Amino acid sequence: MGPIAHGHDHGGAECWAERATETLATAGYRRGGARAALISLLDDQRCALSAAEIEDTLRDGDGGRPVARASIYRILEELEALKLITRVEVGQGLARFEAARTEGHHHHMVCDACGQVIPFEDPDLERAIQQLARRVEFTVAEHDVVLHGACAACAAS
Amino acid sequence: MGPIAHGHDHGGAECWAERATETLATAGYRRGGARAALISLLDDQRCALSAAEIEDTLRDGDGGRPVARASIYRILEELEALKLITRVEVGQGLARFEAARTEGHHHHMVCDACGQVIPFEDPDLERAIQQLARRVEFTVAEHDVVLHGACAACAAS
DNA sequence: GTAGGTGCAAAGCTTTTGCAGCGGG
DNA sequence: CCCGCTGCAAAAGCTTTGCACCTAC
Repeated sequence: MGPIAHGHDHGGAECWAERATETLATAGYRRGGARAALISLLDDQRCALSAAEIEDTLRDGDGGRPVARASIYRILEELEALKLITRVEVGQGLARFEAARTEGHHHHMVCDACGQVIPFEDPDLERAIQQLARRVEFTVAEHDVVLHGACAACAAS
Repeated sequence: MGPIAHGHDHGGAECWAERATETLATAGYRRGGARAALISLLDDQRCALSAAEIEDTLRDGDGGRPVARASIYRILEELEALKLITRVEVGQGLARFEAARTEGHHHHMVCDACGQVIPFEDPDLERAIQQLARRVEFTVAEHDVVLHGACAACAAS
């Protein structure tokens, strides 16, 4: 595949993929095709993907480079340990993963009818959680808010 | 922690186990030993239990009556469908369940070091979620907030 | 050349499903 | 009596681990 196959417009902010690659290098990791493909894919996404979706997209997608399931999980594990991605538990034993960008922190609404995952942001909610984190005797590292219910389409039917 | 007597004080509120039993009867379910034992156990708990914990406690605990794993999951599924219990996803493909009491709605802090689950309440957080639910084009039925991090003991070490 | 990355296959884990038997109404 | 609740065991996910080969450095 081409050296810079996927064109990103790096307006002014450094893209996440770059930061991830640097962080990995600093942490002593070498470069590898599978990891590069996975990082590139995650960088293109607007919302969380499941491991299965990642595998399918890498196999069938354009920048397509088949990556073994084991490698996917191993790489996701590394990225999560370095806090480069966030794990989102959406229920039914399914986990989803997404790039941990500095901007655009968000949470998810999961339609229990069709399984669709919709991201949303809410400053008030974030504020409430931060104030809460200060009050409790517990060191909060991450927080996860999942709203279950029905999306517009499923609620109508 | 505040010693909120977990004894069944039917002061003014009906206990959860009673309501659960009634709801099940109304829904056309018959009574059964396994289900009764499970409801009794859940009624005694202050916080969410995993399926494995439920199985172990029912086998070894005092009101002990061994219940097959399959029955546990089936019963939990029924109770969840009737909204008598709430499923809490804490990560690593593990689910926890707890009685859905009308009072004492709360969320959870999960220690990623020792796995401990600590409940907490926060009116501000609830308010933020309710206002959010009004704004979005999504019918919110449930919401789940999970704080990951380190408990006081694990943070110290 | 060496240490680490990757793929394949097999195991591990929680959870679900099928079927025979017990028990409530 | 009949229907549904239970238990046992086997299967079905998703995820992890072992081992051999390949690649970056």
